[in-house]
Amino acid sequence: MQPAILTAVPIERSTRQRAAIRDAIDAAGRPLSPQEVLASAQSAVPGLSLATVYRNLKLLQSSEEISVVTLPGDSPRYESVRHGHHHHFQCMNCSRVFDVHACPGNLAKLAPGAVDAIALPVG
Amino acid sequence: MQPAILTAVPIERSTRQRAAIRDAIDAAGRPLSPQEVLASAQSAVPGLSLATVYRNLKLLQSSEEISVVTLPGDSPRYESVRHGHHHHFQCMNCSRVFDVHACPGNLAKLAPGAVDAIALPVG
DNA sequence: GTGCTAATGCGAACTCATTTGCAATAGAAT
DNA sequence: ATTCTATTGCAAATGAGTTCGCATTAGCAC
Repeated sequence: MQPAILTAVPIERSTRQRAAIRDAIDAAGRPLSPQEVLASAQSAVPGLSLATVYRNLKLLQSSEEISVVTLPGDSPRYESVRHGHHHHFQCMNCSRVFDVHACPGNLAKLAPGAVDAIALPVG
Repeated sequence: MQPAILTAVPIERSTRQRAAIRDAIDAAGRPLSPQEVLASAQSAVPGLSLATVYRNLKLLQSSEEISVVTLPGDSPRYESVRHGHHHHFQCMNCSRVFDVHACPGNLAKLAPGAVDAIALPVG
């Protein structure tokens, strides 16, 4: 049972809602939760509903425009793939998540021996 | 609104259930989910219920015998504080979580400037 | 403009982890 | 053994996050 995303799937139509959602995520300097996406995109499209946000988060993932960031403790967040390669840093005091444009040291060498083990730094 | 745990709180009575739960966690070489604790402890106490596991996870945290490990993607896991200082390593292929008895490099220097930012390596 | 159907908004429904009420059970001090 | 009450098992309740059904709206090709 694998995710069915092998290639980027084109989106059929362009809508104000989708544009607003995409813009909100592109403009953010950090991964956003669905609620945050809703709040942000609603300034462009007041009537926007949460269901539409969820539907579009899925579509935008399929079309490879955004990616999921899973952080310890909270639910999935979303960021633009246009932000390029980076890592995330979560402050244990304030819980905020920052983009970090540098690579941490070689965590992979701490791997328990398996060749196929891949390091998963925060985010 | 802070967690009310300032000092270790003694547990009132000792029960077969609590012992089984504590033993399951102590014996594991990795953090366990409540379900895993249940499954493991049920071999010692067949009738053990999930509610009791949850209640005891709370008590054992209050008495500072176990600690919570929050990993990206899944719900909290629990480990014995007796396992001492270590880090966790999650394989992106198999999702399993390993204890790592070495410290990763200085992630703190990647911090966004704040003096009070504390690095949160996986787990 | 017309027609087809993707996309939307709404609310209900669902999932999953965790919590709680309550009556019954069982530590442990006497 | 008796008593007091912490602890338990069960089932129902909660809560957050996410999905779904359905009628309506609105892209876009013609």
